[in-house]
Amino acid sequence: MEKKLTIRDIAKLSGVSASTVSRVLDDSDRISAETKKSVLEVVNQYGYKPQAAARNLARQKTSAIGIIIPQNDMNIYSSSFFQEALHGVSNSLSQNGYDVLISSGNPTELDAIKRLISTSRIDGIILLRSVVNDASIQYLTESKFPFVLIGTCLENPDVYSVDNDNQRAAYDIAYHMYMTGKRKMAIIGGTKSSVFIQKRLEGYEKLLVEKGLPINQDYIKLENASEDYGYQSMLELLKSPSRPDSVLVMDDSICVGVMKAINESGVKIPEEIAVACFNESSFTKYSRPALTTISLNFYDLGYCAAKTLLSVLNNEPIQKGCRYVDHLLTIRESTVSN
Amino acid sequence: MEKKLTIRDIAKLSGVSASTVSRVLDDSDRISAETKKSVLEVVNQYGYKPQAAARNLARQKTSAIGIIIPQNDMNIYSSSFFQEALHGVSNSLSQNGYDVLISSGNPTELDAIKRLISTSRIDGIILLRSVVNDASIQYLTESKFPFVLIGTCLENPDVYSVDNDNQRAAYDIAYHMYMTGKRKMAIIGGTKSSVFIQKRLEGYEKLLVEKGLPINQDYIKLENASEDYGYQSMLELLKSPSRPDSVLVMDDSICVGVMKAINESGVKIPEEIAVACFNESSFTKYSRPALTTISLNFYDLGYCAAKTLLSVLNNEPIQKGCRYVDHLLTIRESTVSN
DNA sequence: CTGAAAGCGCTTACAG
DNA sequence: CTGAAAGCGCTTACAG
Repeated sequence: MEKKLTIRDIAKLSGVSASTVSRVLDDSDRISAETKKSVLEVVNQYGYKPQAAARNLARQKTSAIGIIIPQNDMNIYSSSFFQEALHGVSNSLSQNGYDVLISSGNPTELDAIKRLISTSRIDGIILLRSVVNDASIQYLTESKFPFVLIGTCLENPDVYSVDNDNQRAAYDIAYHMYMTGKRKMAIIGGTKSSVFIQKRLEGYEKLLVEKGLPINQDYIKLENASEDYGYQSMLELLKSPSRPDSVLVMDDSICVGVMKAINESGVKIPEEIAVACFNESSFTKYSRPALTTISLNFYDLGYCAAKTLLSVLNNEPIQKGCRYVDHLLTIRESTVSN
Repeated sequence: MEKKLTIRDIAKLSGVSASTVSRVLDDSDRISAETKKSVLEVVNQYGYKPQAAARNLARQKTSAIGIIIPQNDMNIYSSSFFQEALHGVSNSLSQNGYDVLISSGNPTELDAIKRLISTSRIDGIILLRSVVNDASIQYLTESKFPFVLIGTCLENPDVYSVDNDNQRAAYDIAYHMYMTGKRKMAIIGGTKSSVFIQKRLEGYEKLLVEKGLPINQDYIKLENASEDYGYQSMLELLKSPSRPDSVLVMDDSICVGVMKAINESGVKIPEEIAVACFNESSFTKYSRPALTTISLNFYDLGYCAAKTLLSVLNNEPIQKGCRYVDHLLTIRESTVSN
């Protein structure tokens, strides 16, 4: 590694002051075209780049935002969520000269957040998840630290957030089931402590109410998000005297268990029972029959959250509350016979 | 957000100089116990933490390391690899006051690396993957920038790296197949351009050679890592006049396709064909029959890579080359009938 | 449009 | 064991 050039070296080499070099790099308009040109030549020739730490110290900002790695044992998200959302965040932010700082939630997410903030490492935070009465959200809101949530905050509708319209998505899929003649819909997987599960439940119930169908608590299996829970719940439903004629599953991995139960029982899809689930994966595409899915674009979620956070950090006037990112309903054999 | 306290504020409050506060925080031994105690009291009372940017600038290091998000379209890794490895890296590093900076490989991994280095944002890098003749590795080696590879570098055995012993793992599983009486083993999934696939192929061939078995090129299906490729390849093998009696699959997701092909054909597992694969997942555990697997601990890989990088950054004398992290062979019904 | 100077908040030889 | 001073490499009022 050769010795790093400083802004003073560049100033000397181009025959101007450091202030001028700084202004050129900042693309200030108060610089003559000629000076700008000649300085940039030197800058490019030597490949000079300002040191981030010095710049950040002088500007009194970090130009970095923080993200806490979600604990996977909660099994709440599709496996690719984190990587894709992070990708979206990173792409959006790096275009604007921001860094993304990762931390594991150690011992809790809130501790990690406090650490990042107290050592002045970040200007803002993107939360990848939330629970009901989320401690991190409360802390960030009270301390007025800039953040954007991927998800929806029930307690405070003013929180900047980006989410899929989970209520709408569940409604859409239930509506589709209804249109294919199904009247006894079950819903399986995930726990009500997750906000997005609550929202989906609302969408599901909304359709039932609109169509004058009863809400049958036995059809609502929302205690756990494991594949095995999907298997066991479906088994129960299949044995029940009033077997449902359709089922909406909260995640593709849970649906693996659901499909196994149905296949073992010999019940026909979609004639006797229609199946649809959230989150596209190789399983949903290659399953026999192929599965009708709602796919969520995690990359977009991350990208949009980062854009929103940038607006907040730049004090741009933006609307409070939640922004929605589109979902996609893909209809396949598991709900429509051909 | 209240006004941040600086080291001078703390100095004033505790009646010492800023230098002394700095030394106390650094736990220098050249400080009297009393001074240390009284300063720490003030520090804790006010919750003072040094600002990272100022400290980094003064120390002339960034206390951050970089990681580039792998492009998932290569489908090279198990889906949880990135998140788990990152978790390991982050835990190991944050214990030592380091930050983890994430960047997407935009437009290429090498570009992202150069950007991070040229703006002096990081002290070192952890590479999450490599290909044969990896451009990033070449660049980092030539510029003598500290880095650790998760994986194995074929071209330069001196590169610091952390990996599973893929050769040994494949050998182990082939040995297990051999001991259960299998003599015609196939190997499916992944591409030879991946170093770890090459290593596994070596282990597989090593066992065959040791046991005096022929190496049949028709049994080696290493062109692609998709589930569908697994399905198609297995279909071919099943139709072949000399059908293999065992198959080793490079990933659990590829194995979904392999299992589908076998199940459709009605061939019996493990009596007629034994199946084993890399990477544990809900699929391998709940599949019927349950699958024998080699599981790799991605968290450990990340944790160990970070530890190694820290040693490099601290100029500790460490051995060049690759460190291995244990793998685990879990034997289930797909290779041993009960 | 440009420069000299002060400052961002730390650390660390140097001197005592 | 402790402090005053210089310095890390930038930015940005201020003055011209």
